[in-house]
Amino acid sequence: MKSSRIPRATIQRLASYVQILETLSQEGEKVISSEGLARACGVNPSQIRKDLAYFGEFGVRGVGYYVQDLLTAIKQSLGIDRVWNVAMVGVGNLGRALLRHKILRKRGFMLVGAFDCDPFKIGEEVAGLEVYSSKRLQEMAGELNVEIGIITTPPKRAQRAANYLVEAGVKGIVNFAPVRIDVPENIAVEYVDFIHHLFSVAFNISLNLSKGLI
Amino acid sequence: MKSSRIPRATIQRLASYVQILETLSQEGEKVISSEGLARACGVNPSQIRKDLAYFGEFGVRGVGYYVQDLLTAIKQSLGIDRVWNVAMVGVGNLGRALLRHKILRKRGFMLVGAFDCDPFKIGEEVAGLEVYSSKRLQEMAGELNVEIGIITTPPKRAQRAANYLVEAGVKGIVNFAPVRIDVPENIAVEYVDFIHHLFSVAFNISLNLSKGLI
DNA sequence: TATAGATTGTTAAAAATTTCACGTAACACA
DNA sequence: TGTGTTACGTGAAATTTTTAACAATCTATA
Ligand SMILES: NC(=O)c1ccc[n+]([C@@H]2O[C@H](COP(=O)([O-])OP(=O)(O)OC[C@H]3O[C@@H](n4cnc5c(N)ncnc54)[C@H](O)[C@@H]3O)[C@@H](O)[C@H]2O)c1
Ligand SMILES: NC(=O)c1ccc[n+]([C@@H]2O[C@H](COP(=O)([O-])OP(=O)(O)OC[C@H]3O[C@@H](n4cnc5c(N)ncnc54)[C@H](O)[C@@H]3O)[C@@H](O)[C@H]2O)c1
Repeated sequence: MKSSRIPRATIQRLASYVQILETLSQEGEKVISSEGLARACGVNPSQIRKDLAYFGEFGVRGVGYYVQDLLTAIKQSLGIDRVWNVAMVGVGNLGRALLRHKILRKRGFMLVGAFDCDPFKIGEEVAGLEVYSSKRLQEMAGELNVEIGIITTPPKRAQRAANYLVEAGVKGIVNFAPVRIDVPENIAVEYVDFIHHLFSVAFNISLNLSKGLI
Repeated sequence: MKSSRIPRATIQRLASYVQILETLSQEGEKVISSEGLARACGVNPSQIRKDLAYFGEFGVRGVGYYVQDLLTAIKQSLGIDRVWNVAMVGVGNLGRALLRHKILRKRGFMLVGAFDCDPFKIGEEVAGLEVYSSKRLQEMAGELNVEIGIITTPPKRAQRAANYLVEAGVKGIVNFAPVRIDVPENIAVEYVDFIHHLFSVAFNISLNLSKGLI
């Protein structure tokens, strides 16, 4: 097939294939079938084959997919076969948790700058990074070659943080504050909101209760 | 319309309507149209009307939706018109960030227990909660009347944490560890994975680059 | 080299979701 | 009370996404 518009859901699933393939790879598995992969991430095998078909032909008929090759192929397709420089705006509870977490680095997202507006936080060191004043974002982002911004400020400050980041020339933003932000069209934005998941669980429990399943 | 099977995507959107309605309510807005709400959360107005139609008729033709009434109606529909007792397993970086964050409480998710297996952490106090040994989960969960569990352990420990939670009688789980967990059918599970969003942004930036938009 | 068995890539069908379009109801105001 | 305007609720159309089915093709083995 190749190209055409790629469903957002496909991208999400590809990301989970990566997670699973990384694990398989660590466990020394050499080959995996679409059925095996499907079981591991709870989707339909055809779905997987179709998702992959958007990007190319990575499997071997009668055999399956070579774990390493597929991993490489998907990463390339997603554009994560390289290191992305990331800056974080808002070094509070959540910001710190993210900075300290090694998974970002392991997946190729290098935190190169941390910014906050709180004078008590500026100058502090978190996970080996000095916290800078957000006023210096624009000046430093160029220097640090920042491409992606992560917003972990309170919701009311998210738009301002986004403005700083856009001025600083980032090309994409992941926003953890539960508000929509306004940015130019050609900036890629993703919203993360945990609360949604709690709502979902609460809803499903209520549903199960009303169906008498519990 | 009312009832029939409700799309997962609808639930997600309802959650974001709640966020926006809370803000509107705080700002003193009394009425909002499907179009206004649609603009605020970046979807189609019909979509909103259809989403709401699954649960009932909450609007007034020619007028719109009364913010407070709609908020109440959606919360009731989602089953978040009450307080849910939540326990957290794994009090590391992320667990702490969640415990300290007030939004959970504000949205009706009351953290009533925090559990960890690290002897250095047991007995510590985080956000007014004592950290207990995860061995005591089952014993205490009944006492605390825990209904939802949040897993914030390392991936390798997530299944064990899930087992504890299920034995302890929780009815739903939000899993922040990037692995699937195996639980009985009637337990509602939601997965949270930030990395997906970073992947998405990276992909979209790559796409924009290749389309010459940047 | 032929054959059996396995699993992909792809097309077609089915299902789900989103958008459109319009009848209908509520309000404001003359 | 009548009329114009607005915006909901909903059935039908359009679109998107998922699933099923199968021909193509690879490996192994005799
Ligand atoms: N902590 C969580 O688990 C959690 C969960 C869901 C959502 N969130 C969201 O993530 C965001 C951060 O949460 P948190 O718990 O870390 O809050 P926090 O208050 O601990 O941290 C916010 C940080 O942002 C800084 N800040 C404020 N305005 C700024 C600006 N203009 N420029 C730079 N820095 C600025 C503050 O100084 C502070 O350090 C919030 O929007 C919150 O709703 C957090
Ligand atoms: N920190 C982040 O921003 C972030 C981002 C994405 C995903 N995650 C995921 O969230 C999880 C937690 O991340 P973290 O950064 O907080 O890790 P962490 O190592 O800081 O914390 C993990 C905690 O779990 C505890 N634990 C281990 N096994 C346990 C068990 N069986 N029962 C109870 N407690 C147990 C550990 O003692 C530790 O306190 C990980 O799975 C991680 O991949 C975290």
